[in-house]
Amino acid sequence: MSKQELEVIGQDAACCAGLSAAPLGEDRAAELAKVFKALGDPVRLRLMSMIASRGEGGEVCVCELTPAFELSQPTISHHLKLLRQAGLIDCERRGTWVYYWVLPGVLDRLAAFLTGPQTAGAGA
Amino acid sequence: MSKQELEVIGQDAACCAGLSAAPLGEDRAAELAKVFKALGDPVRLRLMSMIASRGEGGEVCVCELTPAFELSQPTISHHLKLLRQAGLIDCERRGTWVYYWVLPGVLDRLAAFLTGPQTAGAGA
DNA sequence: AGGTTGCATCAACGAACGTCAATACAGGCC
DNA sequence: GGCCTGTATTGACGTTCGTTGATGCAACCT
Repeated sequence: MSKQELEVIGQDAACCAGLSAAPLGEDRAAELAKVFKALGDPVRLRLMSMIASRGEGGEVCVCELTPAFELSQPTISHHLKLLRQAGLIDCERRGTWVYYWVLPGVLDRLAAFLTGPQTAGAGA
Repeated sequence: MSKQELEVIGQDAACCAGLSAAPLGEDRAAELAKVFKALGDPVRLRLMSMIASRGEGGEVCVCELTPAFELSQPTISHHLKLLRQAGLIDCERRGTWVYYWVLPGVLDRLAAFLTGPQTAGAGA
């Protein structure tokens, strides 16, 4: 249940050029576009926000997410799947319920891509 | 030719909560989703990259952008229009040619939205 | 004026997307 | 076992999106 994400944002710092660094090749543009497209829907953006609001290591049960929208349960499940396939979140089933969390560092790497070579503190 | 962008990312720091700060309201989610959706296409992402690569205050002529893709000229024009409507870029006609540039600060504000209240150095 | 070049707009098409009702699957409880 | 709850998947529908050829508009050049 957690083996189909992209891992686009997770490249090493060396190859992670950034939007403004150089004219972005076709392949990398296609991969990154999937991530932005995943965030390009109001419902998915709110889902991301609700999950991310739990902070590092925080989780949210689907049973808390679904009632926050005036949408059917399959629709929410579909959006969560897209966010997962974009490599933004992951999930785990625990008993009856399924919990989602934001993959660590993804948002920071995305932000770093937008701002260019800002040499963020978290060196690896 | 430059009067229909959004201005979604340009809110004051006070009301610019960030993705992880709190569960994002419906309206703001809808506005921000438009920006991410604009970036959620490989062609538009490459266009943004090509324009942003010119740096602060840099411009690119459409006549340089179009031949970089194996797409018709109307298609490129269409994508540029979407980027402009998303409040990411602007343009100006000078003589025969039209020049595009990235609206200053937009990428930084978008990045700040993703990383949360990181108190970036450029306080205003 | 007429002709040419650069870019935007229009109208139309197929493909992808967001949504739902119905159904299937997983786990707890009796 | 059988039933119930929580979540994912399927199949179908209408809408939006990406693309194109045709056309329109603006600016230069004789």
